Parts: sequence; structure tokens; C-alpha cells
Amino acid sequence: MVERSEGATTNFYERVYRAVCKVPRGSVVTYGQVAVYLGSPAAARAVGYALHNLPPETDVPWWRVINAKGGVSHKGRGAQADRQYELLRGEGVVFDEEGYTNLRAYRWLPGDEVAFD
DNA sequence: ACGGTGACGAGAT
DNA sequence: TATCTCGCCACCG
Repeated sequence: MVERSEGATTNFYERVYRAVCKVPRGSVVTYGQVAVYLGSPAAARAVGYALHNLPPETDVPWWRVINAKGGVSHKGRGAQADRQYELLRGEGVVFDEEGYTNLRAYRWLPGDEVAFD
């Protein structure tokens, strides 16, 4: 269900997917960050909802989107969270015992991909 | 058309 | 500093 992401008129979802696709491998962004990027800083929840409705075969790197605390949400709820951790670790993102990562180090800033140190 | 929901976030206690 | 509460936005039945 809910596979209206492709060619659908619901632009918000597509904007979210489009934004997430820009996140390079090994970097992460927060829901709120995506919301701001889309022009709706208060739509963080909507962003999460958009990603939630993504089909399993999507090309969108949904796992690169985490919460503002630096950890994945819905953790402990199922394989989804565990899978997200695995995918991120597979890209070099390191998490501590609390399940949080250093956003200052991994957060991707649009247009700032070359700048570092 | 209405109310409830949810992969969030920031401020208040 | 850790927890709790309230507010946001878009979506579903």
C-alpha cells in the first residue's frame, strides 16, 4: 500500500525522497534538516512519515536519515531499526553504546560536500 | 470534512 | 543533564 511515490502528485513526498537521495554515502541528515531543506522547518514528522511509507525496493537511501539526537528512531521495534544501523555502519558511520552517532561529524550540509577540516 | 496518528523537534520542568 | 509535554506537518479511514 501507499506506493504513490512515483509520478504521484503528492509533491511533498517526492521532495523528501529527492532530498534524501542527495545525501552521499557515509553521511547522514536529520528529519528536521530535511524539513528545513524543503522549506518547512516544522515538518520533521511529515518527513519521517514520508520515509515510513517507502517501499522496500526503493532507491531512496532512507537509512541515512536519523533523528536530531543522532540515533535511529523506532529502535527496538523491529528489524527496521537494526537494518538501519547495519546499513549505516556499512557506510562507515560509527555509533556509540547508546546507539547515537556524532552528528557534527557525519551530518551532511548541502553544497558543503568538499569542505572539511 | 473531521479526528487520530506517527521513522520529529524544541522548550519547559 | 535527563525527562516530559506540546506543537508541527502531511496522510489515512
